[in-house]
Amino acid sequence: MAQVSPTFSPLYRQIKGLILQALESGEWRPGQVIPSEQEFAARFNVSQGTVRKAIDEMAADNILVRRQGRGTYVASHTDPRQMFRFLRLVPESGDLLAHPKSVPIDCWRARAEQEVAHMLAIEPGSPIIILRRVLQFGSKPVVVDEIYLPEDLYEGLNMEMLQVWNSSLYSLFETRFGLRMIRAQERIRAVAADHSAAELLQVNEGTPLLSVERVTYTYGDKPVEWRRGVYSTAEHYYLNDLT
Amino acid sequence: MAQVSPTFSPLYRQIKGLILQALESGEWRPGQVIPSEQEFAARFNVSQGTVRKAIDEMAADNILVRRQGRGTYVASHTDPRQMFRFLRLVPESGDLLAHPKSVPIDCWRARAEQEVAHMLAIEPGSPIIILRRVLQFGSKPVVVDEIYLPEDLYEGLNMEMLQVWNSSLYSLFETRFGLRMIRAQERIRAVAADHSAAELLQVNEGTPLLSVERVTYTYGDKPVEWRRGVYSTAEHYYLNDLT
DNA sequence: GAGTGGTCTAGACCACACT
DNA sequence: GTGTGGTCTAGACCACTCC
Repeated sequence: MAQVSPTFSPLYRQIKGLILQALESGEWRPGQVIPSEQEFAARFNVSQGTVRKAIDEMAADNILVRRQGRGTYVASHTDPRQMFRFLRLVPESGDLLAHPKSVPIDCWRARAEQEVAHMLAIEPGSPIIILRRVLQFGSKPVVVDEIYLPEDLYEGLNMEMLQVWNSSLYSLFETRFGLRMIRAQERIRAVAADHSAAELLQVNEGTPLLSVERVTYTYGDKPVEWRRGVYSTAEHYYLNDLT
Repeated sequence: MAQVSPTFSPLYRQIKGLILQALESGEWRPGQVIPSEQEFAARFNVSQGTVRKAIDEMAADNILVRRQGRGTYVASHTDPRQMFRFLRLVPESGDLLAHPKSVPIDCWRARAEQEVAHMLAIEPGSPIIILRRVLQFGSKPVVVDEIYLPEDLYEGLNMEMLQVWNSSLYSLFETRFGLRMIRAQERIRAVAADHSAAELLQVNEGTPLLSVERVTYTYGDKPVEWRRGVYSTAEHYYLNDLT
């Protein structure tokens, strides 16, 4: 009996779905090896080539990382190369190696306003955590972020935790709360620096800044973070490859 | 005798190179079908699977477009869905269908300054064409672009041509000069509207705007266009997917 | 029905990493 | 050496488009 058109999904996509489920359920942690293609082929009763195609897609999605001769790994924001994977800001000087440093400012509990709730796909009034921080390149403050998190996913997050952690936020979220950020979407506008942003970024009030709003998604396109950053573009620019 | 490591390139990549060469030489024009996988396999004396992998990569690169049951086509900026492929600006109203309209302002010959020459990888002082235009969504001016083109690639480009053409610039460049834009890179900053931009965009002088500089590349990563646009983000935003 | 791309299989061999 | 992913092949069948 043939599959009907609207429901049809090739075998390798079904395999992809099964592996995604296993990832979601935490069968392997970020940074760990997953079973070999042969093992999956045996487990799911398909050929190695079919498993390969499923894994190929997940590697293209940055969910898995292939390493020839070693195996296939669960992508992790703990990996130095992945740490600022979503940050597109680059210094004019071209120093691509210079990693920024995250400096927390404050962190408090609140209830979701209309807009935040909409972006996070939660009910207005739901408990959230709001977190402000500055990103520094060297000693220069370049970004001020205000970050909105649904509280139930980040229970126990507080200033001490942020101050102790001297790496990227996403690596903290992954390590401490088991959250794996898969993709994100940014909306960029130009705005004038308000008093607070001007002070933190050490620029004049009214200076044009990039406003970057980002929704970050985990498995199943579930939003788990919304943030709004203002970027100073005096000595840095936002770099985007179009393909 | 085995290939030495630094020179090694898998067969499917060599095939990709050969097909790219053929594309570059104009063996098939944009929008046309290319030979079937079987035909390529015979032509290059490899299996169909190897050709498939080469074409898969080119489809991922947006150089070719696969259409099941019909064949594989050379991607074209004449295709309505590809016309504003590199434009990331979206109306707040969410009307994703509303295609913008390009209105030429002026167009003149000049010699390349240092920066333009560097971006276009040509000698400073080389002849270039400079072109200004406004992009309108509905009747609203939203983008002012200043576009720098190496003259030898765009011989005969003039205002009349631009005024007659009521479609995207890239479709004009493709149709009239045989140029196929493959990829682009944008550098985005926030700037204050100067007198000229303010007037054209109908905003106050000093209004924060997005400054978007774009280098566009054809086959072989050869730059063939540099442009700088200022975007009004009062009713539109720049949308970027991070993966 | 003929031709195209899309999926799936099975098996061989290569390149690489660890031990 | 053993095991992993990476490449290449050959053949079968499916899904879609067009005649």
